[in-house]
Amino acid sequence: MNRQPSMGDVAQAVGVSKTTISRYLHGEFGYMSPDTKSRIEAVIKKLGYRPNRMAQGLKATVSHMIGVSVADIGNPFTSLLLKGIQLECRSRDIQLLVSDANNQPAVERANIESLVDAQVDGLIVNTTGRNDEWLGRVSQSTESAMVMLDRIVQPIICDCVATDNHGASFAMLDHLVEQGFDYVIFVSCPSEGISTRIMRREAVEQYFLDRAVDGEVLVYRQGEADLAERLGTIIAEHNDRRVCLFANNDETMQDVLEALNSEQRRALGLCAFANERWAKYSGDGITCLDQSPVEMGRIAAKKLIARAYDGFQGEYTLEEIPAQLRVYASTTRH
Amino acid sequence: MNRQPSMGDVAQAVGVSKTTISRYLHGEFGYMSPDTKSRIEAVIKKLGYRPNRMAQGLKATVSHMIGVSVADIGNPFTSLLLKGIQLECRSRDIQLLVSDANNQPAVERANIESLVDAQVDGLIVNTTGRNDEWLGRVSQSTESAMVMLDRIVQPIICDCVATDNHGASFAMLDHLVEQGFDYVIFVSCPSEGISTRIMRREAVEQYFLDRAVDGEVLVYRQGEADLAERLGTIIAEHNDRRVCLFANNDETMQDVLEALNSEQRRALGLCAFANERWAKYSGDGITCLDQSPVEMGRIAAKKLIARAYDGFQGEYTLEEIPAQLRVYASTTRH
DNA sequence: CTGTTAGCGCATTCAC
DNA sequence: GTGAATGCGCTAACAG
Repeated sequence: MNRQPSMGDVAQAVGVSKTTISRYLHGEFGYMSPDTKSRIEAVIKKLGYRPNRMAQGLKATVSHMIGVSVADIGNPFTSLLLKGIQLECRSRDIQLLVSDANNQPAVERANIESLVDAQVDGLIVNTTGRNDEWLGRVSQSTESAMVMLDRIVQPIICDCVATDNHGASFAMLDHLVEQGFDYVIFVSCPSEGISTRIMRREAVEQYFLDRAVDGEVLVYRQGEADLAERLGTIIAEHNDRRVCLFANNDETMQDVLEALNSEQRRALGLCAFANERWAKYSGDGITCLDQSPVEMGRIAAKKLIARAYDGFQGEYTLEEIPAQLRVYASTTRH
Repeated sequence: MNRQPSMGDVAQAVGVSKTTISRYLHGEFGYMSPDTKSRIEAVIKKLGYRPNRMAQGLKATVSHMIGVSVADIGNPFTSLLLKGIQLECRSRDIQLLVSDANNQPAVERANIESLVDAQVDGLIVNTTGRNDEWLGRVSQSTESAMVMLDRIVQPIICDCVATDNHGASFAMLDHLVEQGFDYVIFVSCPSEGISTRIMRREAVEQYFLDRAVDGEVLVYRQGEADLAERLGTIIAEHNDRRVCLFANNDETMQDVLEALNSEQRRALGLCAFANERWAKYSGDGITCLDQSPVEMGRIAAKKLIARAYDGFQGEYTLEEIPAQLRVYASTTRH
């Protein structure tokens, strides 16, 4: 059993005590003989010694790890959130312990407990939904700070970072009105406690009430094949109007495209909360609300780091990041 | 400072020794009095005690964490690799320490060192490229096992999982020939030591030599705006032929679409290594080679777990996963 | 059925 | 300038 060299091994090889090695590692060579210093240096290189972070953490009660729990790591949007988190954490030499809940609340709970067990210094949570009270308890009981990302719970129980879903939805609807659409069908999967879906839907419904745009909300389940039929019915009912479909996200937009025949695709307006990089080339270009997941991830990480490592103690805040309206042919060619 | 309860706290509260608690936690109540057992159970619940994994790891020299280093976590393909890894690891209660190299070899090296310092039990590496010898040294020196994922180094220095790039490229070219294309332009960014790019390019060039299909390889740099011009020139030179563009990946396909005007898009054949979910809806549907990133991630994780936790010692293998040819209008409507 | 002891690798007093 | 001693939270002999 040829284990990694430990601090004791180095100490023995140099002929000093572990304390001296420890001091060397922490740059405290103010009072160290240059000779010892260089000898230590040589031995460390020779043995390829590297301090054991678990042992360090056990003493220091900081692990230099933060836990990230995401609802679905396979989602491209989520991966960009991670990108942002990672960018911020690398500069602080913080490791990421990442868990995927696979969209299951029970898995999310198990994952977060497991992250806490691993002694993470803080938690970034992109929740599956349907765990609000449980998350509330966690954020209270745990020493470590917590930040909710993209999907939040209200009232606020910790720092939150999300898209300005209300503002973005209104911006899109304003655009559709301007383009002369007079019937908007907002298409979404069931909310299932997911804040983004809830807030977008609420915004759209409020817009329908407040202003002179008619429309409705169409809720469907993924995998059930009735979307085409239901869309067809609604479209037929409004064939005297200029109809636009507004999808809650990229995935739903794809489901909508799948459900429409090519004639319908061309005849109707189409738009969505979606990644521009994708929407731009889809069909002849689909108008979209492009969010800033990388930036959101960065901000979330910054907030967490401030509390977990820099002793920040201020009030919890909700930061709403604007989305960018990107207009393409799908809402302008009619 | 109101820290989490430790095993000692529990032991004290129950009035037994830490050993007994430890035994309880490991399910060794074969010889434990039912009374003690139930008292321990109660106290643990009351105190909300959870074992500290760092301390466990320090003793056991297993951390129940594996390190994952990816070239670019923001890439949707990469996120699906992670999905697969995660699926496999959750069932074994293994945590993932994820690092993003942001496509920089130097960052990759730093990340992997950091992962090793954190005492991961194994390493899954999706390399940035240009780190081959360094990775070779790591996989030798480190106790922990290593698996290369999607991007590999040859000759094999550890278990590897990758797409069957050669077979997939040939399948696509066969399809193009069948469709009557007689000039194929393979478009790719510079290889930069990345095995997927190298192997796909080699396969295409070999196909050009072996069979009766003419074509060329076009290497461009992202961000440089000359792609449109260079493509234009080549296309003009071959306007008497049926030309198809074959992009190395999704990103390159997008760059190609950006570089072409709508007339060119319609006139030329288009295809790529790309996610079907995306390609299908792009333009009128782009023919693609759909890989199986989730499955690849699973296999990589399985291989790693076998070595890191189950004592498997067999020879290193390279597992090549087939890609699926998905045909859409972009190669059939001409 | 249960406790004592020792030690994992490191950081931190306090001595010298 | 340096070292010995102690303990972080837990596991694993070895005793009873």
